[in-house]
Amino acid sequence: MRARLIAAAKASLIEVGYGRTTAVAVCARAGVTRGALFHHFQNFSELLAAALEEVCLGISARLAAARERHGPRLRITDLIDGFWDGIGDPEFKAVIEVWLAARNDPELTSGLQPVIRHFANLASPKENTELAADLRGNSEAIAFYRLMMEAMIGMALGKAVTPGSQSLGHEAAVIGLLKDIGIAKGL
Amino acid sequence: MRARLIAAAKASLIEVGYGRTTAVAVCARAGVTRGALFHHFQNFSELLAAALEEVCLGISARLAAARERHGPRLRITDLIDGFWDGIGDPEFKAVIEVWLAARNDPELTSGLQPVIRHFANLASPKENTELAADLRGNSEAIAFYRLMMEAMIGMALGKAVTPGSQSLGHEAAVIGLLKDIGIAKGL
DNA sequence: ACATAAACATACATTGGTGTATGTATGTAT
DNA sequence: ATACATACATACACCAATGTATGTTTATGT
Repeated sequence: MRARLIAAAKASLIEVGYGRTTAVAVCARAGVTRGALFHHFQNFSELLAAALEEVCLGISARLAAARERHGPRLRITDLIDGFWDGIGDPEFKAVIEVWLAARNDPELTSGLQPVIRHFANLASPKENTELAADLRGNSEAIAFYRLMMEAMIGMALGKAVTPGSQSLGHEAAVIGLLKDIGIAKGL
Repeated sequence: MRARLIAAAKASLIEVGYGRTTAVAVCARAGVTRGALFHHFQNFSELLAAALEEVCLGISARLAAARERHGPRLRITDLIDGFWDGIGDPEFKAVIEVWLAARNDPELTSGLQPVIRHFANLASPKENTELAADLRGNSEAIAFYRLMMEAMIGMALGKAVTPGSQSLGHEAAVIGLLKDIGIAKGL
């Protein structure tokens, strides 16, 4: 049942956004009452944090799968595609929304802290040894990686705020340019 | 009085975020009652839209001022600095938050539509003739512009979700890399 | 001075949200 | 079979939000 609530909260976040994801709505979606919700979670924020953790795990898994597809023969273009596979996923919108909301909600923030830390570490060349190995301690590679990530996050946000749009008009151009730059720099 | 309410709403959005910007809070900040608010605005969303318009006008003005500083001698590094001056402004966080919130709030969306359209046009090489002139119809320049904007928006979001941080650790590296790339491509 | 409109304040209504208290059903161990 | 724990449902409490109705003050025109 706990898993059912988490799944319902996740689906709600992704489908109707943070603002419309309420205890009432999640319970309706899961087909249980709030009594059950509050039996399993101390408060609603705790459920939200668990749901977001699911979202982040899913995205992390996509990132890991992309790197596994190529193993030690990983090329920069594969790395770019892999990261865009994760960040460009519509589910990333939930990450953006909840993280922003947590900025002014101490209860939500405290529940999210481990999730945020884990995900941030995964994205940080300082903390993620696999990623650090990919970048080989090369400051130019690290700067490029940062540029790539920021551009992808920017595009994810653009998708999140654009009604009905499954993709932005310039996605391919930006991804293509990132690949050109990566190749030109011998990364 | 109307202006006072708009200024209070804008300040609230920037300071405590969208989630804590309520009619009660804005009125307290403006030193008036809700009777006055609802006299001047049909509903609260209308006030929020007006406040966000103010924010967007401020950012647009910063972008315009940057281009005026250099006139026809505008170089790519100046363009990058100018854009980062606008997008990197902490006020841009309010833009992100409200746009995201509007995705699932029809009332807010309808009030924001003209603001969004105007701002999006300003950022689009298709709609902004000055920007189009800067880019000279060069598809590589346009792709680079898009990459730059997305990276800046990504960093603005990063700043928005990072507590206490006035800047990200890798801002200078990303901006520096963008400049290098722009120069290397003869843009 | 009076009448009217605009601008504001106050009090109230309604709604929708989170969470609590209590009850009931189900599962498990003895 | 009984006792207890767990998992769920129901009813209720409380609060904070937006918005409405009404009253009062201020500004403006004649």
